[in-house]
Amino acid sequence: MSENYDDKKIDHLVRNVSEDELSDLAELFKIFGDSTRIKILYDLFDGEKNVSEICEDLEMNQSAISHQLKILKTSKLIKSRRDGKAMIYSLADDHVKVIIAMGKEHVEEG
Amino acid sequence: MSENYDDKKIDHLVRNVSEDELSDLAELFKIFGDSTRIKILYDLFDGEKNVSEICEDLEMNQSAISHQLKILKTSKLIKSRRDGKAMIYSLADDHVKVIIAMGKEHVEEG
DNA sequence: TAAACATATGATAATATATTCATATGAATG
DNA sequence: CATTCATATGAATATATTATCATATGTTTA
Repeated sequence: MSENYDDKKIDHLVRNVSEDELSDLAELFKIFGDSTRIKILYDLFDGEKNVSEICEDLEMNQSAISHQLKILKTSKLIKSRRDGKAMIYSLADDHVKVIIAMGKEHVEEG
Repeated sequence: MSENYDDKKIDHLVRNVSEDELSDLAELFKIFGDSTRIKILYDLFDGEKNVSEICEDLEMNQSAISHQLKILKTSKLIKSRRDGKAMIYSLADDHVKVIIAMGKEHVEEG
């Protein structure tokens, strides 16, 4: 993470958002809006992990995890690299942490 | 908005999130993950509006809007007050702006 | 190169969700 | 107090989504 977010920056960011951008935003948030996916993302806060590790951490079967990994990757929230037989996944950027942190604050204060 | 979000604060916020909290977070993000709802939220960035105004802005029928307003209110993202026959809605807190701003940044950079 | 291992994928079934339509509630007004 | 206006709500339908099962793909190793 490399940036600060203050009132001024926030206000600038939310000015003049087009209808298309709002739809894109909805699509992005939909990705976070599933507990399996958000658990995967949070699992990757520790650093990169392969599919088997994620399955163990979440106690879910491999197919379900792979399906969700694909959705996360298509959304560019995670990236992957191959290491022998294994595929290793990691967070694609720091926005994931920021977005989840904001959400957490809202949930805590509600 | 009254706070700054820097790396340190973000890291603190995302430490030790329980499974239940992650599920709550998923539920919260699910609310943002629908284009009608996010358009309503963005519409309210201008300030408070009644149901009819929101219907006009979004060019959608009243029942659909009311159903979504109820979901947004249950999630504590908006609040309402009565003014005569009209119900007037507004954003419940500033996290909404911050969350949407973060999402927008991600979408723009993708 | 056949077998074993790790992951991905397609089809299916179960569940959740959004919008519409019809109608109910609640407030203002003639 | 009957009517109109504004909003809410319930039921139904249409669509989307998730997990599971079976199987395919790709990589290593005996």
